[in-house]
Amino acid sequence: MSFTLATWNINSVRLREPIVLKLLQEEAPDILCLQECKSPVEKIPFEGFAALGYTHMIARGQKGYNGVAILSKLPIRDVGDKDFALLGHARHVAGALENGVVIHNFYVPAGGDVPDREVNVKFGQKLDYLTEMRDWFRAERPQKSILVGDLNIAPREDDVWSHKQLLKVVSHTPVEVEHLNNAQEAGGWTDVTRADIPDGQLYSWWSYRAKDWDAADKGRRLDHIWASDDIKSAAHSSRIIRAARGWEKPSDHAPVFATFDL
DNA sequence: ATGGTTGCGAGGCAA
Repeated sequence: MSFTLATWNINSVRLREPIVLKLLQEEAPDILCLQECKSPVEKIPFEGFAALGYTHMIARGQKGYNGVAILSKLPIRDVGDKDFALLGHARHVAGALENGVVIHNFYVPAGGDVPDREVNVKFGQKLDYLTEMRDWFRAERPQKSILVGDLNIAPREDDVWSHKQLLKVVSHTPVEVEHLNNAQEAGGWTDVTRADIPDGQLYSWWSYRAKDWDAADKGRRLDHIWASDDIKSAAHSSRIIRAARGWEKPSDHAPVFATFDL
């Protein structure tokens, strides 16, 4: 069987229902993982998605902040969530397809502005969150698993518009990259996007604050698709739908896609 | 070094 998977930080699923529907109609992924839904689960506009064939939804929500959801054309079973670093936030949910493949949808904490846990509690929480992910993967050793989401870190030099200028900017500091790499290695995860597209600058997020995001192109690759070692060779056709960043009332993130033949 | 924009929800906080 083959299925296409997408991940998108939507920055309010209710405000952006129209562009979610546009993506579902134009690109028709089998599964769409959303982050930053900013909505209680019962207020997610599920009916609109269901009308396009996405009749399965697994979600965790809270009022105003965070929130993750998995929309699927394929039957998918809720297999729970983890509250890493005990933040009490809706930042993770997992679902299992009928073929046994588990999909983890993550929204890693952004970490605030100052990359120093002594003066910025949020930065410490981000590092702790990543450390607890590492410990969990070390204990569980994920198999037949896919991890997607807004990990809020651009790990490679070519994942940001200027490595040098972002070394002290939260999302690209060496300590964050080390924590992310440790989590990735502990789970034996392969970065599917970079396995498919190994060369060149690659971004999935552009700030709202830039005057002309497209021309300035000061992006970062914060959104990721990983596969466990046993299914890494099944992944192909990775792509980022950059055009979605320019749609009406856009999210500041663009959706990331991959296809799996399993 | 600062400010730049957006969403939620009604003043800041978070991103």
